[in-house]
Amino acid sequence: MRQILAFLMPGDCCDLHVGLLEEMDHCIQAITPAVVATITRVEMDDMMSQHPKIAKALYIAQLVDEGTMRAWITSMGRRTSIERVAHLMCELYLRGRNIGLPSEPELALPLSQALLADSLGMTAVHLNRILKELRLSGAMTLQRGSLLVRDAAKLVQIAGFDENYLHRRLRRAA
Amino acid sequence: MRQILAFLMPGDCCDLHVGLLEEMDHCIQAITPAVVATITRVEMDDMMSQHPKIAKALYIAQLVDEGTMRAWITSMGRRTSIERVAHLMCELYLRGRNIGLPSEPELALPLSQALLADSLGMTAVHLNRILKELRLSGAMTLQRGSLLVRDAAKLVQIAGFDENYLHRRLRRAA
DNA sequence: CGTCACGTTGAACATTCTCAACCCGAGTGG
DNA sequence: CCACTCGGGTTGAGAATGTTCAACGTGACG
Repeated sequence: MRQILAFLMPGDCCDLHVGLLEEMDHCIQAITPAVVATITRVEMDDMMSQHPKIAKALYIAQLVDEGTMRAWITSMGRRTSIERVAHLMCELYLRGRNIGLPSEPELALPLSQALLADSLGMTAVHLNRILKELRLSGAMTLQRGSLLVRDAAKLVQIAGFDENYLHRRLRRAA
Repeated sequence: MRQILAFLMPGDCCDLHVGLLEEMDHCIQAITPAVVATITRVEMDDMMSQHPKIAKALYIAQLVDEGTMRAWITSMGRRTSIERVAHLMCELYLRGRNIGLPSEPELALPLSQALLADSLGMTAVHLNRILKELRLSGAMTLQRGSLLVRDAAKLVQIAGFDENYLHRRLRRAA
């Protein structure tokens, strides 16, 4: 029984400064074929000090990650399972769009129900029933590795989704 | 119904780079009288660029915060309520000790059951029953604003606590 | 054609919430 | 000094939500 803590999409960074720590406190796994770039600590330090704009972009990315984790905690603590599932779907859909993944009519989401259940803190069996409920409600359908949003307004409403935490509107340069 | 996302103790930082964002995605509240230092973005930028060791310390602090959030997510998703409560108590106790708060025989923990419940994603009523269970088990007692760990080994065992994520052992300077 | 991973369903059970009552100690105003 | 109130804390009982276990379906692939 594992807990999945985040889903990374193309372009996402992870563990930028993790080299500073003695021991890892989590691990990372690819669930699709993936192209991975690694950056050494020295390169990282150089880049951060010589390119303030890159450094700034990385700070912002990290703030978004933190916001996402907070939203995840909120989901776990205060949303029913159907709200939680709907919320995650909203998030993944929006993040997918943000980075330009094709989302019409469907967004590819190569996640088994077991994976989703492990990220949402519920049983695969229960998730299955919730997905059925969402399907019957006409809000969305998840099958064969792709997410079809049928009624976005309804999905957002079920989820109580507020996209603010993804910080798509950024502060104008100071 | 709110979700509490973190507890800050004396010396903890929060929202270091939050000035980069257009809008806040959470808020912060003092639950005791507190001394708060604020740092402007300019001061922050100067400090980060002129004092690499401070910058490094801040990165590490942030990694610890992230580890803590991940542990929080794991608690929500994969621990029963008694494990969750015990885990939070272990964390708070250890963090309190780390920063030198007096912890013998009791650690001052000015948190009402309602606050704790809102941080643990459960009802105050249910939390109350769990606290009773922990009390009866002889592991710990929480009353009148202070935490008394009676049987640390038992508490750790109930919680399934592994302190690694707090990263008290840091990497030797590279 | 068998197997294997994944999805789907039913039924019994466990956990947690809700609602409602009551307790208690600390202030507060009469 | 007493009665009141108010913010916690505690407890019981029924209802809702989620889990477990076990069975069966279904498509891909060797």
